[in-house]
Amino acid sequence: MNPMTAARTSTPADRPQPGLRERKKIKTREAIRTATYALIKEQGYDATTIDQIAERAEVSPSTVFRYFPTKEDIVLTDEYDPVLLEELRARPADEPWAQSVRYVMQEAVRTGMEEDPEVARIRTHLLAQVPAVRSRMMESMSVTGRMFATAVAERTGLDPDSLEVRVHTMSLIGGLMETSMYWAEHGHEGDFPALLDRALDVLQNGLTVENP
Amino acid sequence: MNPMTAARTSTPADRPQPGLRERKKIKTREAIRTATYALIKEQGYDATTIDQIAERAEVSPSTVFRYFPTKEDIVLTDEYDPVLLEELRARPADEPWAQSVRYVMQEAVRTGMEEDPEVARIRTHLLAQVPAVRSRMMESMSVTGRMFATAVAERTGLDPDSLEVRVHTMSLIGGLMETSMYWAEHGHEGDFPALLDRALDVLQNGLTVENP
DNA sequence: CTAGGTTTTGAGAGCTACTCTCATTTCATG
DNA sequence: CATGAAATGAGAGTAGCTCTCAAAACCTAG
Repeated sequence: MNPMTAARTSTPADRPQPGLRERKKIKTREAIRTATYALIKEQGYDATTIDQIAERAEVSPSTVFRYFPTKEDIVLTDEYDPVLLEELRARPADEPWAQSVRYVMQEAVRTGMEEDPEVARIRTHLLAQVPAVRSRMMESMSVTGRMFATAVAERTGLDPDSLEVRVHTMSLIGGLMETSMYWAEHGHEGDFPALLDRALDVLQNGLTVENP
Repeated sequence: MNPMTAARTSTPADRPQPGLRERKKIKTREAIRTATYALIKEQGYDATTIDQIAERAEVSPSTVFRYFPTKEDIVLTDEYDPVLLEELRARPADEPWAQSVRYVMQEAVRTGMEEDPEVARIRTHLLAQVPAVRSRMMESMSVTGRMFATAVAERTGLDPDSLEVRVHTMSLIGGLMETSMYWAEHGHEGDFPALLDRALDVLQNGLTVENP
């Protein structure tokens, strides 16, 4: 998935080294990302230009665009979706769907934050502050959404392209985004996983009007 | 709101004429929009530049940006939110929230399509095809979402800024967007209001796995 | 109906994200 | 080490968008 907190700096699980060329590419990729995060921390997102990023990462501006299609992508790129999907599939088939989602999301968010809490914070912060980043995230999340749709379909036998499944997954995504923004807007106080739990409750049961 | 089908070409209900100056501004605004729709129809969205729009609308490029902050906004600008909010508030206080939403959305979509089905189609088409437009729409929809949050809060006594309310409204928005895209992707076949109904069912009751 | 102040407009310079092309460098392989 | 393939850099070009400033269009008194 793309849970906004999940850090994607390290490569999940790579075979040894497939040659100098490949290793260099990975290094460059990371150099660009690192440079970007540093500059953003110093000057903010908008004030940071591609040229600056290129300079600090010691590559040419062209190269930056060769590695990332847009500036926003440098901050949000995602190599985790397949992992998530696998985990979703690995859940027991008789577990209620909602619970599987809850488990997997929690897991993703948690490991993401453990790996690099700093990045998780910068990222959610950008999500809340920079519209362009938010938009891009939304796009990438909807790709994730389609993936969820596949999983939901497998489990329930519904058509992944049906309106129902699509609306369901998309509303899930929307709720997730909002949860991240909420967290960021409140200065990253409190436990993100706990917020996620509350959000998933709302998504499952609707707003509880009649309360305590 | 911003229901993607709602046409916003005509002014909802304007007091007479407040002077030549104001009337000209309205004309210019419409000229720009008309020019834009025409050009998009001829050449597609990306191929249409601001300069072309300016030329056809017989204004300078600067003026185009004075009227619309971004190119996407020319296609999606929205003057309906306040109306929607009013209608929401006008619903009987004892009507279940979900039903109020359903009614108001249906109404908005329906009148939008009656006013100008052509624009409704172009708009949903762009929504499905052009990422930038989709993003911008999402942004504007989340403003609408906040408005919904206010209404929900008034009705239920919940805090409009609470995570719960925010997640609820945002998931609604997400579902709506997906419905519009679905409609567009399927060549605008079928009744949009009917799709909306199905979507709202999912949002209220979740996915119905155990079926007929 | 004209003078003076306010808005709106146009012209144009400038910035930046992003694309494309082509020559050069860097790695891989036999 | 030679040959081919891939990655890089340099640079030109496009388009969206911002800003500034002077000219034009409108409004309002007198």
